[in-house]
Amino acid sequence: MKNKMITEERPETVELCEETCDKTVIHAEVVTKVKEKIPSLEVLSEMAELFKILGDRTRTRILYALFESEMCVCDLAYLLGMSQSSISHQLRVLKQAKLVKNRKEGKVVYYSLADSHIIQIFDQVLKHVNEDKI
Amino acid sequence: MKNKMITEERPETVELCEETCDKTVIHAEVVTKVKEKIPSLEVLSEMAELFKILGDRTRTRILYALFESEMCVCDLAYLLGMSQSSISHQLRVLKQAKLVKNRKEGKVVYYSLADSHIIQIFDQVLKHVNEDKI
DNA sequence: TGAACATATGAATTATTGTTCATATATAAA
DNA sequence: TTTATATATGAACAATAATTCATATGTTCA
Repeated sequence: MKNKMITEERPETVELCEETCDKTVIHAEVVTKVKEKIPSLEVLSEMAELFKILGDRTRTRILYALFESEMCVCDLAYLLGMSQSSISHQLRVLKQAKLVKNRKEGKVVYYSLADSHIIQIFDQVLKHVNEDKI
Repeated sequence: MKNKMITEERPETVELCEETCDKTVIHAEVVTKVKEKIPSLEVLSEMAELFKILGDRTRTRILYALFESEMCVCDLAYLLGMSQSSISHQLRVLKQAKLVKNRKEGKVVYYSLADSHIIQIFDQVLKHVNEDKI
């Protein structure tokens, strides 16, 4: 990204607004170019929504566990040292986000990953986290 | 609230706990195996922490914008249609997470991605989001 | 049928977080 | 110097969200 800021362009503050915007814009060209390139607000919102789902320790642990094996609620609660209720609540969130699916066998409900593709994201992030350590 | 261990009455229910655990475990082997394979709680917490940073629409938008070009606070505020204050606050969060860096030129502070590698994670998630649409 | 149990869920509680508002700081220009 | 501007930041507020508690649902088995 060889984006050199040309200082000669800086002094003139440019107003870009069409309607009732009162914000100062210093680099109109940059703003215009970036606006064209970035994903839509809707897409970015969905992305953030997915990140938010993954941004909870309990859910992250559940997903990693389910990547290793299908598990029932009870086992998950034991594995993570948490109450059955809290695990159930989080599984509900994960299911609504279509990240896990479940099947019922008698009293027991087994959960598994709905899409193991999510683990690729995890591993990418794991790599990023590990890079920071160096 | 009932946390009884019914080990004697239910042969298939296995007690794994060494100390003060009162949870029922149905599949001890699975739990043991998974426990060995998943990343440590510490690592998983760091991962969740990073996801949490990314799990906000404003921050996601900022990062995508900065991937396209270095930008100053004012331009970002204009681009995203948000107050300078809120952008500054979020840039602070992103900087503390080492996701962006900045440089000062006169009154203007330019922000850019600290590690463009983060975009790989974004694109992976973007793919996931788009898959859901089909 | 009724007791035991795995799971789900609504309500309450507590903690966290994003934005706004007001103001502080720093730099440049007049 | 004074004024204008770009950014940073603390406090307050509103909105979310994670966990616990109590209880409901549905299934198995005696």
